[in-house]
Amino acid sequence: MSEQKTPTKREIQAEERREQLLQAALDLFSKRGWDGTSIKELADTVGVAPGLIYHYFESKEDLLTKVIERYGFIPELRRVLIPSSEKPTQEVLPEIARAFYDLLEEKGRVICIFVREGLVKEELHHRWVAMTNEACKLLANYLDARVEAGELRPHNTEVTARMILHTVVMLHLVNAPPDRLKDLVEIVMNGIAQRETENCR
Amino acid sequence: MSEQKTPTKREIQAEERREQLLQAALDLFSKRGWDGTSIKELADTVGVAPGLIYHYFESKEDLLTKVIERYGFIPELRRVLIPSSEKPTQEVLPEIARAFYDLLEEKGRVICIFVREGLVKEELHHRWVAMTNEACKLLANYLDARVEAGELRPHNTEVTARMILHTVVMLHLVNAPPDRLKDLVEIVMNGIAQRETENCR
Amino acid sequence: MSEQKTPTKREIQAEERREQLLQAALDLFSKRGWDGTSIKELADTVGVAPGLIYHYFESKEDLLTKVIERYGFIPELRRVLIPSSEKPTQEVLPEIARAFYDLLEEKGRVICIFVREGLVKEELHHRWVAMTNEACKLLANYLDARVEAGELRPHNTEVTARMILHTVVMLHLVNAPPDRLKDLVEIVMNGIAQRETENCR
Amino acid sequence: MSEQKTPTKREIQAEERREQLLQAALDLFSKRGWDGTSIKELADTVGVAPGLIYHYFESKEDLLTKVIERYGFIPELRRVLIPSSEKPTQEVLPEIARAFYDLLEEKGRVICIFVREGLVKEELHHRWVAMTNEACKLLANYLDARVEAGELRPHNTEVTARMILHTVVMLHLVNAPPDRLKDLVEIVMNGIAQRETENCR
DNA sequence: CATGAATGAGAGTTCATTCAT
DNA sequence: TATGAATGAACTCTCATTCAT
Repeated sequence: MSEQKTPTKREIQAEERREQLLQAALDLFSKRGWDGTSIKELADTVGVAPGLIYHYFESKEDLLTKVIERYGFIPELRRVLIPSSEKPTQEVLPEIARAFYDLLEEKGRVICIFVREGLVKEELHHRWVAMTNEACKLLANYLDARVEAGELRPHNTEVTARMILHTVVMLHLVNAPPDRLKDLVEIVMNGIAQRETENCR
Repeated sequence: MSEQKTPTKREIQAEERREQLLQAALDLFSKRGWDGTSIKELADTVGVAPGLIYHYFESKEDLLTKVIERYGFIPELRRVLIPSSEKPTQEVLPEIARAFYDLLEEKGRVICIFVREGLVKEELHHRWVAMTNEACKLLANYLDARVEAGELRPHNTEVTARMILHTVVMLHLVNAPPDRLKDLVEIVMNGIAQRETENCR
Repeated sequence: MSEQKTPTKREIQAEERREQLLQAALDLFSKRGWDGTSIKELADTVGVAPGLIYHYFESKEDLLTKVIERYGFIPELRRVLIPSSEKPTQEVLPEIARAFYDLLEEKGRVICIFVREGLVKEELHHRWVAMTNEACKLLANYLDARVEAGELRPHNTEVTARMILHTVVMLHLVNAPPDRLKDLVEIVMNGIAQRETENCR
Repeated sequence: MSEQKTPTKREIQAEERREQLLQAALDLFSKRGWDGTSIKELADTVGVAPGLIYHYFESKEDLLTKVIERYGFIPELRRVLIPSSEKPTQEVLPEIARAFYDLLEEKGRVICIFVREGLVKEELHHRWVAMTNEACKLLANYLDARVEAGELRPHNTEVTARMILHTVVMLHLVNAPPDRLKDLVEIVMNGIAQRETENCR
């Protein structure tokens, strides 16, 4: 029943075409927006007849959903944001910042689409918020572990998580070079206040 | 020529109508997006004929520009982000965070439009980046002054500025309640690392 | 408030255009059917742009409804089928048959549309059945009056009404010449059985 | 050549498939109309690929023709409408009315299609008219025989035939229950006029 | 015999925009 | 200033039909 049927050559080709369409849609949607992209434009890009798109997707709306699902990155997000709880923050945070930055780089186009359409479509907005929340929660969990381990002082770790992740996102959106990341981590770790540590000397 | 003529009644009415149209456009554009809003919809909302809109604005594109200009908030941004350089950070930063958060609250609709269309229209994107850069620069300037005053330790103030502002933006986009703001400031000030200060005792 | 505003010239022209569109739609729908008629075809017939049709009607479906309403003929039906109850059948029935036949002639096109689309659209089917029922009822009422007056023998007048009206309809659908109508009336009146009346002489 | 080859298993299967397609087409065409039914819909209903339909039928148009031919009912019509000329009208007419009514019941779907498409396609219209004419002629022939036999008085038998058949058709279209049929026959036989027969007593 | 990917024409509909009134 | 009839291009989507597999 549930045995993995070897797909026929035709099925493979069909799958390739679907992939091709999703890829082109990802490209165009991120460049011109979803409303700004016409089915004909997409068809021309791929080099097929407009009608064919409706063989693979129910509607333009459906295509948007499928693009977001196909190029979503929740698994990657989890991989990046679940570090070993034992590793010290000094080592982990720069890695996370960088890995997250790179993930944004790679997933920039879906994110564009996600943000843009999320501003207008209720359901996508919900998904977007849910995703950011999960991301923050994951990082906060790690930070909590480090607090427990005595490396970090007790504090509102969720805000810290947001601070790190959101800043990385914004740095990325603004095309800031990734070398700022280590400053970011350093500031988060040590704060910006002049320490009265000197005084004790 | 440029003398301030007392506007005639007709001119006043015209100005009111323009205002009315801009207001409705702001509303609709932020709710449904620019492409998602039709001229007829706008006309119906205001209760005028579609043709009339073209007496006040050159095109739908022009209308978008005018909305962004009319409801832009660079002056408010400056007011909020240029505190007295002498006031201590402890006092100023919470105020800034809160004022900035409230500004976003008030200007939420233009920002939606700005972000959404900025993702697709080159020119708006530039304006958006320029604005965020200026905002960060302003805050960084204040921080620099406090470093000079010895209140803050020397560090990459621009990153700090981004961290604060971006996080506030994101907290707002995610509808997080404003009570997180004071945690934010506290963390930025003191960092999250466990201090070895104790040791000097 | 409810005073009859003299319509402006523009309003008159608009009304003429609407009429023109309905007329053309009646023509085309009856000739090619509703699905068989394209909006472009209709527009070309009238000599306007396709888009204009949607200025006057909500959709192609709406246009169908409006055509049927505009060219419906329930009032005429009533006029034709409510004869003076005092007049004798011999005089009235031929008149009715003829007037009804002529009405069909004049309203042939709506009827075509009505029948055709009624076979496929629930709601139109209901309206059609209701109309035929009313027509039969009206004629049956008259016949009842004549039974009461002693001119006709007691019988199922509703069946007689149906017999007359339906036969006229069918004769018309089949393009039978109207001279058959008097035979029809004669048969209904006297039946076809050989009378044994002669015998009593 | 024309010898009756025992059909191979494949041929039998093919025939079954053709039958299956015709059956489904009959169903769908009568429910949604010919234009309202898509090849894909038909294919889905039967559970085959759209392309297969073109192995069995030349085109959608051809399919319509084949449906009408396959489910036509001229033979049944003849069987029903050619009673023994010797049998008396009193016995035969009720039988005919009922048998004809039942035939309509059974053949309702083809008739729907026939009527609907006949209103729009010249050729089908001709066939429809021809069929009704033949039916009327057949019944008229029987009536003529009964006139000759002295059971019926001389009259325009063709009109009587139309009257009976058309009324039955219409009763059927309007979903009137079949108990009206005997009233119909009775009226046709005896007329509705008050007889002066009494007088001769 | 059977599939379903692919086509391309054309469907209904929307919409920014113009312009006579 | 204001109207809304009119345009025409572009849009999404459907569908009969073909054909390589």
